[in-house]
Parts: sequence; C-alpha cells; structure tokens
Amino acid sequence: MATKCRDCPLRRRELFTSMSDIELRYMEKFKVGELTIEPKTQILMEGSNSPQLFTALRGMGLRFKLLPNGRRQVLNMVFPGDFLGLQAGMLGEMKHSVESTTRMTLCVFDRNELWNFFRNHPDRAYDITWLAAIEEHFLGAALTTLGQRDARQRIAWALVRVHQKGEALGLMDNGQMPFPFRQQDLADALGLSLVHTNKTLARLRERQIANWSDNTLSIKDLPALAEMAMLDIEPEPIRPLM
Amino acid sequence: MATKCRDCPLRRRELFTSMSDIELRYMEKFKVGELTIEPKTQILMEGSNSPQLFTALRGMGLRFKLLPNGRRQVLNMVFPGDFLGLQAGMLGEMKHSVESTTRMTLCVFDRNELWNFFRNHPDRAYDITWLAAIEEHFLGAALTTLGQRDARQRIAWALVRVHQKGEALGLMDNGQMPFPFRQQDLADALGLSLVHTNKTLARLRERQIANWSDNTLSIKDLPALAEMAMLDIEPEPIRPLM
DNA sequence: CGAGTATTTGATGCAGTTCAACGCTCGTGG
DNA sequence: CCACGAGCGTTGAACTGCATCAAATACTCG
Repeated sequence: MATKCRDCPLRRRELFTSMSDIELRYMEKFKVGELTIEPKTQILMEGSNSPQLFTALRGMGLRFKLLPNGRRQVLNMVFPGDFLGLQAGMLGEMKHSVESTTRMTLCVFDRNELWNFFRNHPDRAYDITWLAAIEEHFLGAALTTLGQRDARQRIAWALVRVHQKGEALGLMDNGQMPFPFRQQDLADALGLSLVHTNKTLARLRERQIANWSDNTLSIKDLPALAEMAMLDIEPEPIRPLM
Repeated sequence: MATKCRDCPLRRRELFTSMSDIELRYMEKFKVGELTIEPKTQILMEGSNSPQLFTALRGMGLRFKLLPNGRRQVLNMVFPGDFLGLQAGMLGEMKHSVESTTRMTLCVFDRNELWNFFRNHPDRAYDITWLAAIEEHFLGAALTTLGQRDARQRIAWALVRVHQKGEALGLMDNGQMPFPFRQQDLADALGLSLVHTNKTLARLRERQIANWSDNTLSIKDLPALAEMAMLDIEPEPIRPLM
C-alpha cells in the first residue's frame, strides 16, 4: 500500500516547500504507485522514452552517460526528493541513464499527466520548471568544476556539495552521513582516474579534513574543505517536492 | 520601432516551432521592446536579479561563470534564438553571466509576465520548460566532454556542435559560417589552456579537417571530425522561439 | 575457502600546463 | 604619416599533475 502524499515523511523536512491539502490531494491522483528496487537496478535508460516519472523517496543512485569507448560520465548523484525522468517527459527521450546504487523506493507518476500540470495546475508546472532550472544550475557548477579546478579542488567541491545536501536532508548523524558510492563513481563524476581519486582522498583523510570510508562520509573541517574548493557555503535552496 | 513577433525573420526558419496568430499576438504583448548592444556588453550578471528576459535575435555571445581565482568557465555560446534569463526568472538570481561577443539585438520581455505564462498560457509555459530541459541536456553533454574526452576530442566535439547549430540557423554560406570568438573563449569552454587549444586547432587545420580563422569556421571533413569527437551527427531538434 | 569486487600503493610516462617571446593588425594620438 | 601600444594568434621549450600500468591487500558472499 503506497503512502499518501500528505503522509510522506520526506515532505515534512523543511528543505521542501509545503503544499496545501488540495494540492496534496491532486498529487495523490497523479501518483500511480510506489516502487521498491534493488541496488544496481536501471531506473531510466538513455535513449528510452519512459512512460513513467519518479520521485526518489529513499535510497541513492546515479545519473550517468556512457560513451562509445566505454567511458562513463556521472552527471549527478540521486538523493531523496529528486525528480527523475523530466527529460523523457519533455523531450521525448532520456538523454542519460539513471540507476540505483542502494535499494531505493520511488514514487511513480504517469508521464501522460505531465501535460495536465501545465493545463490545470500552473503551480505544479512552475515547480517542475523550477526543478529544471536548478538542475541546469547544478550542471553549470559541475561543468565549472571539471573545467577550472584541479583534482584536489574537485574532490573538495564534491564532498562539500554532498555534505550540504546530506545536512539539508537530515541525513547527518553525529557528524556522519551515509555515502554508499564507490570511489570509481566519484572519479567518473569528476573526470579523474580512480587511482588519483583514491590518493587524493587519502591525503584528505591524513590531514584530518574529510573521511570517507565504509560507505560513510564525515567532514572534519568544513571551512578548510570549502576554501580548498573555492566554494562559498550557502544553504540549500528550499525546493519543491513532486 | 521594434519588429512585431509575427514579422520576426528568425521565426521563419524551420528550426523553430511555429505559432498561431493568436499566440503571436500574445507574445507581442509580452514583448517590451528591442535592444541593440555593442560587443563585450554585459547582458546579465551572475548574482543579479534582472527584471528582464531576452531572446537573442542577432549576433553572438557567451554565458560564463567566474571563479574567485579569476579563472573563467564558458558554459555555452549564445546564438540567435536563445532565451536568456530564465534562471533569474525562476530562481530569483542569475547563476552565471551573459555577455555579447559581437553587436547583438535582443528581444526584451518583462520578467513579471513569466508567471502569466504559467497561469494563462500553458503552451508557453511548456515551451519554457522545454528550453530548460534542452539546456540541461546540453550541459550534461558538455560535462561529459570535459570529463571523458581528451583535448583533440573536445575541440572536435565543440566544432561539430557549432557547425550543426550554424547549419540549423542558416548561417552557412558556401561551407563557411561566422564564428566571432577568440581561441581563449573556446579554451575556457573546454577546460583547456589557450596554448594547447591553439596547437590543437593548428593540427586540425594542417590535416584539412577544420579551419577556423578570421572569425570564420569551415568544416572540411565533418565525418572525420564527428568520429574524432565520438559524436553521432543528429539533426538539431526543432525548438520553441520565445 | 575461493571468486569477485573494491581499496590501496608504488612506479613510469605523457598530455597538457606554464612560461616566454614574437608577429600581425588595428586604432589612437602626436 | 608614422609611432606606439593593446589585443590576439602563433610557436618553442621546460615542467608537472594526472593517467596509466601493475600488483598487493582487504572485504563480501556463496
């Protein structure tokens, strides 16, 4: 039995904008069901036109692109609250793949209802555009990182961003948060080799700045890491939850 | 005296979706005026909240981000038809800057009307979201290029993309198109040094694959360039023109 | 215990950065 | 009308951050 939107535990987090009862009730109509998937499961595939859209409720995953030569670019890590499949909905096909890293539970929506938002629920349409805009912003920031920062700065940048996200989502527990990815995933996100990623992480660990091991991330010296990344620490913007 | 949207020469290009007379008339109401600016003029500034949105009608420009250490990441090149300022409209502030490279003329819209689209013109709201989604797609592709391609592949990728865009916009004249940027601009877009960009371009010129000089780009061997870039040549998707 | 996967570490090499210098074009002012 | 400087493109030389190669260690699970 799927959770009703109005009972969604995620929605209670202050990271997310609140919705009126009426709005919530409409979202429930839009919601087709709930899906629980195992680790390493394909959720959306590049080139496909999924009939479904998803909101991640629990667990983590990756968005990525594959090149003909086998190399992989990780575009983004998927956290709870993320909306998946907008490209399929708008452009007719996914331009990247999405895969679960841990076990995940997803809220499932019907792609055909998307147009209804635009016709009958301008608030929701606006939310969706907002999400597209924030995603564009993130990718621009990531592009800047790959283009202009060296390896140490890239890693620092990524760890700070993840930390911020974790805090906003209330994942922090005693200064630690779950971070269930492989070093290869981070390497593929930052355009670095696995070996160099490993060595850079090791140096951060030695210097007591950040420790990522056993699927757990803990930042020991956030200001140092942020400065290393040339990144101002800003609070996560409040975002809509679909 | 500003051109009426229904007389817009850009709109006649088949690259752009067509609009009904009624729709065009509404766009004219939304349109505040027309702006002509000199080369190297700031159009939008990172961090600012512009009261205006723009559609580029003529000329070219750059979107970019600056880092505290002075380095610059070029996110995108601005071509006629591009919509500027969506982030200010949705997120409340620009996350990057936009500057003209050549003299440009811009169609000016009132940012406050944006919400009107969502309430009263779902078609236009949908168009805007489509543009946001295609931009997200582009940035993902660019990220993949910086993360996974070497210098030669990056340059090839960029030249093919520019060529495609030029063709779709009807800028090609006898196998040539205007490309009024500096090598430094391309270097900043691809995360390469100016020197290496220069040498890589020189090699492509010697090998008779592509020639970019005197603000003019001509691709001599598109298939070779596309293969070098690991890029399938696909037609530009038909896009809305705001 | 053995197979498969992930992390770690050392050694080697090169793609691309950095530094430096020169040429060309064009606009400005004496 | 020429001198000068600013901006951009070009080229050579030296250096280095990171990739690549190789191999050992740790961890998980059937």
